[in-house]
Amino acid sequence: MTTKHPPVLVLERFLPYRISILSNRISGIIAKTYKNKFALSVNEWRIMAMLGEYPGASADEVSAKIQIEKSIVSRALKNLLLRTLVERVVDSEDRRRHNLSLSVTGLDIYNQIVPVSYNYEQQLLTCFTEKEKALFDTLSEKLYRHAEKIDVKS
Amino acid sequence: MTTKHPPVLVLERFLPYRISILSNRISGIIAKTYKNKFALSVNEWRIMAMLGEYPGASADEVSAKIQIEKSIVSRALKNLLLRTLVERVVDSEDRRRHNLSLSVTGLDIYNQIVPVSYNYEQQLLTCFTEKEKALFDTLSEKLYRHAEKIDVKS
DNA sequence: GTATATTGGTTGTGATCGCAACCAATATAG
DNA sequence: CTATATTGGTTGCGATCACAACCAATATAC
Repeated sequence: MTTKHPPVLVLERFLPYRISILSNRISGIIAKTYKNKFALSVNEWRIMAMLGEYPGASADEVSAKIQIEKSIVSRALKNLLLRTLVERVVDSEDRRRHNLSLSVTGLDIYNQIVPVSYNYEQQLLTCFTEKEKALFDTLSEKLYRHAEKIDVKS
Repeated sequence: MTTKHPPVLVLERFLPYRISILSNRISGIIAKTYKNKFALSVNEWRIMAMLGEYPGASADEVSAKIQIEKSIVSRALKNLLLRTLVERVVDSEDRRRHNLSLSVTGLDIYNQIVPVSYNYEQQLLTCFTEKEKALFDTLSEKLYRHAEKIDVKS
């Protein structure tokens, strides 16, 4: 790694790169907790979190909301059902549809994870003042919404 | 998806989740461009970007800096070498080490991608005022550095 | 010197991903 | 009604990932 060129693109300053690394760092850390203490992958946990928030959701709704490919959701659900963390009933009006919800055990685990997650979030935010927290929240949400609409003109 | 419970954890407000989705959105969009126009995966592009910035880096340095598992770097390099986008020479002082750099073709592609990337970044940032851009830059960098040090006390 | 540890890099392998093909139930067109 | 399209969900399969085992070159211990 010789001395640095007159650089054309500085990776670390490049927004998509920085966000990606940031995301990996942040998710990577809690992912371990989910895995070690509850034997859940991030995807599995997110599905549970979604069902904690929206009981009765369908697999498709889960997939759309938390942005996980439906095949992945399908396979993750297979596990969660096997472990009876999640329950599913065929919808009475539309027999294609399965209504999903946390089981009693699932809810129990959910209730254990939520405070751990919040606690972790707090730890992350200790680098900010109260004002900065609010600012970051606003700005990241703005970008979050903007990125949803954007489409590359390539 | 019935009416919403008194929710215990609101996913979309949860920092790790939001950052993760944001990252997927942002990376997903340019990833397509890299792939369609240059037949490069994000990892391959990042390696090239790293080498554009730090010619002469070793595979290990690349791996450490851009946070990609060394086996993945190794296999990605195999491709890039095959396509002669990257060159590698055995270090004269330490024959274990390979010094990597962009080839002429690699540099050419690099020079094509860089403006596209910057342009995309600009598009992303159009949702911010100048002041907000600066703020977001500062705050995200702060968090970026903080997340590096943090370790879950799980 | 030889024995052991470390470092740079590759490879084997099981798990996960992501796309497309598919099946069954429902909705729409005629 | 039948024919076709759409929707909710699963499955097949090649590509990619992540971890560990490994090899070769160098550094360290003795």
